[in-house]
Amino acid sequence: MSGSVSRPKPGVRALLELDRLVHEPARLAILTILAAAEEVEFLFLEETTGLTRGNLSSHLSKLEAGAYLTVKKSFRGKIPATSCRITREGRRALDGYRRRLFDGLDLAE
Amino acid sequence: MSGSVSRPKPGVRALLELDRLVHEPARLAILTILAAAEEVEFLFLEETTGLTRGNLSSHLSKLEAGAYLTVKKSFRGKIPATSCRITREGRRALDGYRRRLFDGLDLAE
DNA sequence: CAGACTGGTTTGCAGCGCAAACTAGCAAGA
DNA sequence: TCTTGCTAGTTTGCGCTGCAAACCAGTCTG
Repeated sequence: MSGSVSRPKPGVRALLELDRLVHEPARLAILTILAAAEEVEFLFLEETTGLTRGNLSSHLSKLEAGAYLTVKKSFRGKIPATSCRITREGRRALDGYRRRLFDGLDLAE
Repeated sequence: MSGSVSRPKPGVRALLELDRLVHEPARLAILTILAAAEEVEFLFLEETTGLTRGNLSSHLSKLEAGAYLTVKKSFRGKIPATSCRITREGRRALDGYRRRLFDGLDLAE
């Protein structure tokens, strides 16, 4: 025997190679939003995702550390404003993530 | 103001409510396989997913603890054989997971 | 009986996500 | 000018989790 009895399930292993930096729900939400808009502010992300400021801040730091987005700090009048922009790598990572995911999931359809 | 400036992004928050028990890649792979076959053996899962026995064992325990699958221990001759079967709840969890995921992801399409 | 193999389970630890605590700057009141 | 409170974030602490490695029970071979 030795186990290729049933259909081969080609894509399911792709699931095990999903990029963990993207896979975390909060970051997936952030990247999804960033991919749809060219530049997004911290406060908008906070409101849209419903994340607390603390969590949002730390997830942004991780995505920045992974070079999936850039953070720009400025002022709107006297009030600080932080805004984010997805990088080419970030976009690539997100696209690759979705492809792997769909590949791994669709075979059960 | 108060922030409904841009489009509402309805589904992205669904990502934050993804079932963590399903969301883990290894378990997602396991459930995906189980959903496609009525009963699956430990060794088949090991080979198909490429997980180590240890990891596979602990993920199965978690899925069993969450009542997403049942484990049946038997013998094939004198050799122990463990097999798994997805439960109704497990199937429901997987389906719900996929719906939330697609809902959350598709808006960037 | 010794040693190796099969089929798993348990253990230990590093890393992560989350909530709560903290920080820095601005504004208004007394 | 103190101080009280708000805005806009960052840092800290801890509990949980996934992974690899160690372990274990039973079988087989020499």
